[in-house]
Amino acid sequence: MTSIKDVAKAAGVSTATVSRVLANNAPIKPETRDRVLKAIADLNYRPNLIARSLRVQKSAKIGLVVSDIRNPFFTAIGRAVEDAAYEQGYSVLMCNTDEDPDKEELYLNLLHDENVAGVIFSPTHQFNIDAQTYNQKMPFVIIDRAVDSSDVDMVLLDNVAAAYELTEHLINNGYKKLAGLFGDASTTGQERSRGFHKALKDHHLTSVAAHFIAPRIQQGYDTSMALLNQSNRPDAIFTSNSMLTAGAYKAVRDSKLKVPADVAIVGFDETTWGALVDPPVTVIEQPTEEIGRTATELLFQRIQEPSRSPKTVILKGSLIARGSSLKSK
Amino acid sequence: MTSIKDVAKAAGVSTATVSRVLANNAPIKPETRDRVLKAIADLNYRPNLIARSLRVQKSAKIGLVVSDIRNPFFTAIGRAVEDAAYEQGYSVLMCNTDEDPDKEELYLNLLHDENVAGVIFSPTHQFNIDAQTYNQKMPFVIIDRAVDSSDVDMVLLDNVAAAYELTEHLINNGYKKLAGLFGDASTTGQERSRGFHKALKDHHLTSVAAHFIAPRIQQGYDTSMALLNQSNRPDAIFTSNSMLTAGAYKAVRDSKLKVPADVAIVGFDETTWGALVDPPVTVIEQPTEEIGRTATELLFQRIQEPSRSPKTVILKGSLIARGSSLKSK
DNA sequence: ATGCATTATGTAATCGTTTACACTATTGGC
DNA sequence: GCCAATAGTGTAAACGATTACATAATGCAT
Repeated sequence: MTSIKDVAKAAGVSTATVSRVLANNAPIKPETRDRVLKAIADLNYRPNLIARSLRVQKSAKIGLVVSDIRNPFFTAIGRAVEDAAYEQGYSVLMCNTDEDPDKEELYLNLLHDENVAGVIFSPTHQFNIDAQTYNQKMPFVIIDRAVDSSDVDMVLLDNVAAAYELTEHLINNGYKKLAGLFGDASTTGQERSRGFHKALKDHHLTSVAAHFIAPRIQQGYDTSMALLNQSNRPDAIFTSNSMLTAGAYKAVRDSKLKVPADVAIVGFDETTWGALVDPPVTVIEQPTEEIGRTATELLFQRIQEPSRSPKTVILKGSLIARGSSLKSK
Repeated sequence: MTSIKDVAKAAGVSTATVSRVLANNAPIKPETRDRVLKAIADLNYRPNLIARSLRVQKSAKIGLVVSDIRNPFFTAIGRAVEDAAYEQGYSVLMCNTDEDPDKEELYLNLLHDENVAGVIFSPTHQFNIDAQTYNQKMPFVIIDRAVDSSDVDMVLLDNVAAAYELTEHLINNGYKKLAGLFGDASTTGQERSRGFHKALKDHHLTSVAAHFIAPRIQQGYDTSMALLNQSNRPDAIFTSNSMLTAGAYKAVRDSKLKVPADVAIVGFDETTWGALVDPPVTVIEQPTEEIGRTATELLFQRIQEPSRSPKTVILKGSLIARGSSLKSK
């Protein structure tokens, strides 16, 4: 492995000089610079990032910690973060927590040990943020799920408003017996539940049912099945994430009921399949690109100015009304 | 930041001794070990991985380089690799190439510079493997896409056989005018095309059309649309990946044609939506869990024994026959 | 010419580990 | 009881960069 020493020798200079032309932060005689550059090219030298990181105690990497990489929402975020980071010359380490606090802690520690410049993550429900101590260790920004602290940068969706809009859309389309399925793994489920109930209340309705369950297709299916078989069958199912939407959709199909005539289905997040099924499903689309990009920018800001006062950015979802909730059709 | 020196001081031993109890690879007097362990706990010390990595010239990380993290196939692989690596105490760096050779090279270099123990990746079409020199730099195993070299570990699907089976399934169900849509970004498309044509030939048929296109939903849609509007309309569309499947499905829907009565659709990879649409789509499911796991194991084997002769593992896909290809229904 | 700022470069310490080597103390075989 | 092996520990040299400090050479104003 060729090191800075080899380059220095080949160019007839000291390692300090080589380092300086690399960093480009000190005056160098053009003639010397050329010799060094030539040596670098000749030897096909690339600086050892590990050594650099050890010395300067940081690196051009950021961490991204999410609960499930298979959730299209998070992969979309991942892409956005990666693209934004790439533009700044940073690379991204993606980690899966599986909603497991142990894994979460492990990866956070790992990232810290890797000297990442910062981390973007969506915490599990149990995550106990001690922003004070945490921010000292490394800068970070929270996405998707709120934490109970104002001392940290966050990028969130206005979940209450989005859920309100989605619920009102159902009501405006003539649905009256709404059931809600909410993820129990994060604060988003709770907030969306709030918006759901608020809209009902404002329209003088009450929900037929509201369940907090694990955000998995199977759970969505099972719960929906139970709902559809009960005496007071809902005429619309509101789901708080795409896993539950898929489960609910499947349940309605298997019950030989018609969407949207017998029961409407609405949910969150635009997916490949949402527009493909018949009828396509009405959703609140989250601005994933913007969320990822904003989070990355916020992180870079904090890296540069660690004491900057924390910001919370709240973005709006947009309703995509489709066949699954249009009774008249 | 507390270092090994602090621990050594606190325990009244040398740094070498601390390092030895950490590595657990040398005889230590139990009493000393306890003192060190206590000091570690008291100081809440965690070894600096960067420094370790610099010293031993490797790390407990592996790289995973894929073309698009949003493709469900790759995310599934990602999860499998991560789980397998996690069991061995390794963590995974995921990288996106976007089918861009420049990005590919950049990330491969980055991973190399990060002292990863090895990398698992699916190369772009243009990737020029010089296995000799490459393997020297770091161990790696190829997945999904074959490269033209026998000097490297690979985990592949038997694409020809899978495509053959899928095609024959169409033929057996009475379809005669088959069109094929193949991804142009990798060798898989070509191999699946071979299986497709071989099956046709064996049954004395010829394809209505066969196109190599970019593996994106939009491309699949556009090409399918053209196909469906031509005079000699196919009665079945064979797609070589899930992006194309989605595009084709949408095109048929928008053409007001019926699946599978007017035209059948088959493809590769099990997705959330494949079973959800009506009719659900017939696919070859790839054993993603096994692919990821096998690749990881192969990689660990090579890390341990770099000179071991390369292995190619070929796995079988399994046909999931569903409504999209059952004419009689 | 003199002094001072600035340019251009080298020397060596440093980041936090691991590990080759050296050394002493203990053990077991005879 | 002696010797060789082994247990148990410390010293110091790496790993490959960055950078504070020192030094030499140059430019410029006086």
